[in-house]
Amino acid sequence: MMSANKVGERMISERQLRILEAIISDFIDTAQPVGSRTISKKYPLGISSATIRNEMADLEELGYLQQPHTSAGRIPSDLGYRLYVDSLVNVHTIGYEEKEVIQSLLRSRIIEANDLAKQAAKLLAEFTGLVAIVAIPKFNKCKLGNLKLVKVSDSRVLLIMVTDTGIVKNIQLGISNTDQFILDRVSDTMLNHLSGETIENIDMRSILKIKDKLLNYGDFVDYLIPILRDALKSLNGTEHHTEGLSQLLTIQEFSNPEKARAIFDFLKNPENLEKLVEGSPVNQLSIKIGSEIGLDALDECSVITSAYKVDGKTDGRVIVLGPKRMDYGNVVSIVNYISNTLSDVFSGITL
Amino acid sequence: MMSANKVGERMISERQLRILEAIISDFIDTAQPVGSRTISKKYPLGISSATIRNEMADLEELGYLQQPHTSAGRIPSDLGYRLYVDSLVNVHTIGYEEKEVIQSLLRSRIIEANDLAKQAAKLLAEFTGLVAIVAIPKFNKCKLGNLKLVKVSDSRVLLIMVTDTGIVKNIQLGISNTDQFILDRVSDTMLNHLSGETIENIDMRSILKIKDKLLNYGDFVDYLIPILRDALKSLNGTEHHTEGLSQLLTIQEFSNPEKARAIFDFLKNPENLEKLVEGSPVNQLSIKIGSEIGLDALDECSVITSAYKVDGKTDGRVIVLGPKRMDYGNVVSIVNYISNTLSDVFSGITL
DNA sequence: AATTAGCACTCGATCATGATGAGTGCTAAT
DNA sequence: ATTAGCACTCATCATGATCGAGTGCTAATT
Repeated sequence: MMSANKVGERMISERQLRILEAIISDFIDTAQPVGSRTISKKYPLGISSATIRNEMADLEELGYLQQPHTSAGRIPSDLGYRLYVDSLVNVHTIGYEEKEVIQSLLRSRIIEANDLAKQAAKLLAEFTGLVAIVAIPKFNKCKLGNLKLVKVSDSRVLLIMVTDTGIVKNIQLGISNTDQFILDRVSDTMLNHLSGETIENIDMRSILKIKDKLLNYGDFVDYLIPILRDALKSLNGTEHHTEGLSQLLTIQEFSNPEKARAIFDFLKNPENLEKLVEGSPVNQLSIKIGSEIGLDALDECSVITSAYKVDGKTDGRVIVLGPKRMDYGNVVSIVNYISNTLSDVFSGITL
Repeated sequence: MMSANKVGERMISERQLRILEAIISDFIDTAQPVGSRTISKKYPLGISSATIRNEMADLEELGYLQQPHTSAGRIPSDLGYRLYVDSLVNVHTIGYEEKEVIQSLLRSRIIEANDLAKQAAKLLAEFTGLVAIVAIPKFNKCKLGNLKLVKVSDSRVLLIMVTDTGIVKNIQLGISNTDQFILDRVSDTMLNHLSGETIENIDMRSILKIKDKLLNYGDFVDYLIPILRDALKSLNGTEHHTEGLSQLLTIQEFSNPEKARAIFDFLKNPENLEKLVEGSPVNQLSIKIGSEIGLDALDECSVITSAYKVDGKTDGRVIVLGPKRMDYGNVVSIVNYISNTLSDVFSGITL
């Protein structure tokens, strides 16, 4: 809670702030427009409903509140939520039990990058009751740690790449009539020369160098190179894991099937998820409210994002999406904790 | 369309059959209880609404129709749908364009088993407008074609197995302090002895035999064996790909958020999907209607399943779930076509 | 004997009506 | 500056009237 002078934009009194806080808290609980009488009775501000009415009128004029219709109570505007989030919300501390659960599930040994992201998304969805999305670090920006070519069928070869942080990626290549012995020789040589290289930096130049070392298999390498180039290009997409969608249906704001479906369809499209990620800052936690998101489909939502880092560099994203009327303090603490844990796990920090 | 005598259970006239057909067709279109006048006007049966009323009363007595309330039209009962599906539906032939799209998307070279299943589910969902689930063949029952151990980090090794039909599976094993050279030796030896073996048949006996061949690395093999056994056990689950969930929300029957959510949550649980698969016959196409499914959560649904085969043996499943009021003829033709295409693709038949 | 026209009847859906009450804004008293 | 008081607004809800789609039954028709 802060004093009035800290609020920059417009003059707003301490008392108005308290009233705004009470209204938003109440609205988050009840989803009903909040009236002056409710505030004066439920919250010990020591002022009458009439005074509150006057202040509410002012708050509406300043743009922090809205009135659905003449004789209804007030609901927060996006600007009101913004003020609430910036100055009024106090971030919870996440409970010990929750920490335990998160640690044990995200630090399980046999976990793969995709499984890890999925698990993290599940935890987020469970603890927030909202939609959670976890984007994996771009594989592209990791360093190559290991590499194998494995024959799958007469016409297909599997390229397996492992980053130095232990993320695995498979790509199938259409290559016919080869045998595992040659594949082993080629992949060993490639690994010797490319190990430690950032994957997006593996270009034709470095691949061509390898060709010199593999004179015996020159033909095969000629054949492999264009296929490999295409395959590497395909890696610049980010993978997303979404969980908790069905929980939206229980939330008043989205109980209308059309609205729910609009959001479902929006989130199903990876390009849209990319937009969500792009719009969020790399460093700190970000909260966007309604129109601030800048996407029509999410006008009724708030989005909380956080970036997590792998070895201080490559980053993935953690996203929680819900109604504007969400428990920001709680969600922020969970997003923070899971985001930090992911940073640690992906960076190989074993606690 | 069949003659009256072919209908077993109870005496039902040819005319009653036609009326039933008309009622169900109309109900499938409109989702509204169908009245006698509607039938006599829309369908050229050459009989008056009064006669139809009498027949409808009989059909209700026989259990094929239901009346939501006294002065409403009739809707089909599960038994009515059953009769409709068994004797009245004529299966469409799938169009040339659709075939082209399906073939081109499912026969793309660079596709992996999971991607293939996902793609198939997407196609099903798109062409039916309903929920589609594709279960991958149990990896367990395929034959081993290739095998590699790849070092991922200091504490983890990736076990890659490829079936003779080209399905790939990764498992991460927690194994510390080893190097790629040893892993290569061990995996080569394992492959030599296990190639062609059905994966679920790889038991301790066959693994122990390998140990004899790897005396130099005895300690490592001792360490590996229990880990490997656990890993192989984890393979007997089936993986499912679900698509088209959000489309449910546009269907009248599921526009109630609670009903929709119940189905969403049901389908999210892999065990429940397993139940759906288990309950369906191995050979032909199966249609289950409402209570026939035997699962409370799906009382308002119909489920169409088909098994597809890999090399005539191992099988996956194709499932479409929608309201009882679905276009059976259309859905059946699509399920059949995609199921057959999957059989071919997984069996390596290249057309 | 089967079909159908006709009619009374049922009952959900729709709509206008009025009462209720939560909530407001304004004014005047404190 | 605060607040009590009051007229006013408007969503919500219950009521009742009306409408019409649909039925079942009976009697007339083929």
